[in-house]
Amino acid sequence: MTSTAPAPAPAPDELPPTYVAADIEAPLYARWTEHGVFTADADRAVAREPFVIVMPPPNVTAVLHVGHGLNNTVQDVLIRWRRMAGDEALWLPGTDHAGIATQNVVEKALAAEGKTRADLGREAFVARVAEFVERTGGEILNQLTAIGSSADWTRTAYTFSPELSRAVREAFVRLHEDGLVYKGHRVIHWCPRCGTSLSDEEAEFTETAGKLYHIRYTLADDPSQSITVATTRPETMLGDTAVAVHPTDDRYRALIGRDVVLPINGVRIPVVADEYTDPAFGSGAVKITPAHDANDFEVGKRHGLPMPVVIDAEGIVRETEGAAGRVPAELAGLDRFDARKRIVEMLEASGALVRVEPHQHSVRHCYRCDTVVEPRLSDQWFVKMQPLAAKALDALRTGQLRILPERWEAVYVNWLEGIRDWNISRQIWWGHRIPVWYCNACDSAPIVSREDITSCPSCGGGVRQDEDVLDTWFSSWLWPFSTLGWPDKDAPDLKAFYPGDVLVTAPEILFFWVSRMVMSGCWFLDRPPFHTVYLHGTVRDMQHRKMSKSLGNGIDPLDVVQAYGADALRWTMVAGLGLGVDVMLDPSDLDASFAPGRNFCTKLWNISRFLLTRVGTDPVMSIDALPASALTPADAWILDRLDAAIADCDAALGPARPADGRAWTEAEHFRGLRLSEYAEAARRFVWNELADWYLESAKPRLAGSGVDRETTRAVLVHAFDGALRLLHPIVPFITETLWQRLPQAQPDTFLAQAAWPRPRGVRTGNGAAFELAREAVQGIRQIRSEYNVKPSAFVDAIIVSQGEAAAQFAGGQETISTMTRSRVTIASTAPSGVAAHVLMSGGSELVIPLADIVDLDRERQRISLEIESLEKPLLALEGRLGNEKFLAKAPAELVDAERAKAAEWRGRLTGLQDKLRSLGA
RNA sequence: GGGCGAAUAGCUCAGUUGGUUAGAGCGCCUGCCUUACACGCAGGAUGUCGGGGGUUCGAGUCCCUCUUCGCCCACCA
Repeated sequence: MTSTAPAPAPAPDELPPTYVAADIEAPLYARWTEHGVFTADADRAVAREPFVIVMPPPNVTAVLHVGHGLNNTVQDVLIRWRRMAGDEALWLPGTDHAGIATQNVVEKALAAEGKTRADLGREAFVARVAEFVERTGGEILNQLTAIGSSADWTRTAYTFSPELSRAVREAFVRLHEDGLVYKGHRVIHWCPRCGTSLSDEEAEFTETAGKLYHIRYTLADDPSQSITVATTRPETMLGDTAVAVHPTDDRYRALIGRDVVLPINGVRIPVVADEYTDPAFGSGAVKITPAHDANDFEVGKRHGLPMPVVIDAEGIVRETEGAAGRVPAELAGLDRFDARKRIVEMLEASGALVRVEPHQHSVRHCYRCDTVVEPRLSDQWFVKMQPLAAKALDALRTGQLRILPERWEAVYVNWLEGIRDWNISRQIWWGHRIPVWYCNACDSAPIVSREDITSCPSCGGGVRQDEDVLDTWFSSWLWPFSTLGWPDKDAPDLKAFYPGDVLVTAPEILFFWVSRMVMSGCWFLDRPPFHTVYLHGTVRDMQHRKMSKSLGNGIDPLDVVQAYGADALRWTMVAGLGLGVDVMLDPSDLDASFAPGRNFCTKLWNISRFLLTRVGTDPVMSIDALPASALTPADAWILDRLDAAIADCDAALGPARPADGRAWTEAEHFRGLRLSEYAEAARRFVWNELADWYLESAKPRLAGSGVDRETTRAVLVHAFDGALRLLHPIVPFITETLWQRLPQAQPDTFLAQAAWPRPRGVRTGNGAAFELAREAVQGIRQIRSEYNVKPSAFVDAIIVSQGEAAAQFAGGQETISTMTRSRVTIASTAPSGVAAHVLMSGGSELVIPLADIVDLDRERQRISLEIESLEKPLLALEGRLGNEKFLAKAPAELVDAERAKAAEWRGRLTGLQDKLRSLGA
């Protein structure tokens, strides 16, 4: 199409030439929140499907790091996607009071003032922590807004708020009523630095190069005989109350029942037979310290052994409970590791130390302060987990719950099947006080109560509350419903938004938190709190090390936001995010990691600038109102591509929930949440299809006038609008900004609330014809480039084609010309003379006479190379087609397709060979 | 000790149930400041899909085995 009409005056360019993220992001976020764009409505969730994500609550003491960035970007992508898709989307944010972690932070601050928590006393200390949290606790949530997190801040929750504390107490009391909470006397993990017991999960293994000490214990009644035990912790020998050997071990059978004397403290202890002993390990005899080793405790119980405690709560060796006469004066008061050294010296001096060998083993450390955990006998409250775990396992088995990536399901099952009771007592001050009271006057059982009590219900005497607080995770595991108003069954949020949909987190807290939330949800509300657990990877540096403060290899997301924009940060997170795959970032080269995202945003910005100048802001026709006859192949093509992009994005992201609303089917189970595929599909559409091809081909049409110009405007705006919608969940700031500049934009109408695009599903016009034009363009460009034709020079290009294809090329003639700076003609036979040749699909040929430029040798070489690269696969293909077994066994459609392909290739090869001969090879 | 995962272009990774001449981004090479964009455009090079064996008409994809790396679990005295 040509036009002699003057180009309309371009609309004023309203966008600055350069995209500066910092200029638009913060003000835009403020507008979103002012208009309540992120606020969910329980009433609306009746007519619309609710879609709920609860944010893994960061510790109140945390500052935003790149791991939070990843975690929250993923959640935000999903929640924005569903919000646009028409769901009543609730992303519920909040923080965790983080008992031990927060107490540690405040204790450190106190230490700087030369004080301890004991100096303040319990009440003042708790007040001090509360004040600290009040002052700094919201910081991380504020930081989340900088990366665009569209959480519902009107519902921000806190695990230690009065509301959530009520839920905690209800859960404790109810589990007690159900017989699942009990007080146990046993060896637990103890952190001497934090001064509290820990759960199994909180005592993390660290591989350690230790030593195995072999120590000789002589028989009490015959000093010439002895038995050698092996231990990695010689200091615990002060608390030994037996030596155990295997009942079938002939070496020691005669010693069973006799006494040996402990070196150093001279205490007599028996040799007992117990199957716990592994005859193959060490000497086959094991010292038994029931108060300082969980296994020894079991042995001690079986044999009715005393259980003296020789290491106190601070990790100091001392005669504690039942240990009179066991700790010599010169050892008393020593730190456990100093005591170890000293004891080894003493053993060596007395000749009791047989030998020391290096020993690789795992030692448990406190997950909060990394201190070596001391097993210690004490009274603690426990939750009996097996009945809870059974329900959680059931949720997975019935498909009410799925975990992505799939492999974690096995880990989840394995952990739940071997679950052990959960120690929920913590001997710290910052946390939910255990709702148990003891009577000072009578012997009544501990009183477990929803309400605080001041007197004993049985005798009216005074009461005292249990000193301990609950494990932080005992409040976190209620998060998916305590935040919605539970235990009030009629709370509107609980009714509207439970159960939720997706939980997004890192695998590290699968046991700490995720499994326990499933258990609590199943137990208290009979439904798992979400149907999908999405476990994303870890952010690492280029050496694949976790980013951490101590390694100094971290990246501050706020630095990235400032330098590249929140959208760039998000783009990098999402585009690089294969399912469950770690994200590698280079802290020493932020550009390498984040420039691609910024560049992508700039690309969108510039497309928009093009639109503003060439399309303007005048209203465009609805895409459905355009007469089919007005659509050119390019229009049809880009509309088809948009449909395909939408379908690709949907397929990568969804399904959002099980089709039947309750349980995943086999076919659905591991589908969806492929964020990187979604990002790539959307990127490819807007950049490689819309900008590179449609927009370029549209330039001459936009310079024209009339129906064709209007059609082009409508299609271009529609396609870009679709692209912005598809991209919004990933790069919300730039897309929202640009979307509001599109023709027909309404004030205070937000892309964040606009509809997710749907495929039109109809094919109008001949998109395939544009594919032919693209092929011709690529062919001409290739020749131009290979022959170093000056960009400014025009070339002639003859498309040799017949029939239908010739007509299609004719339709694209002008497009091909303008996109390649060439004069395109269509001919039915190839012209003679020196020329470069490109064979196109369907037997058409591109001939570019370049009398002055074409170098015959070079052209021969080019064609030879192409022949070469075609011959091998063609031979393989024809071999396959000549194989009877292939023909017999392969699906018929495949065989047909392969035949057609072989014919096409063979034709092309023949053509190339002819061409080569005609060039005199 | 048990279990799981990964190994594909120089780097980071895609590659769905086995079936296009194995792809993307970054990087690299060549040519371009073509009035939306040099944070860009056009063209180009690059792979024994970790080694070996097997199943199959057909294997990057399934099975076995070896090597290297990573993760999880465990009552490693």
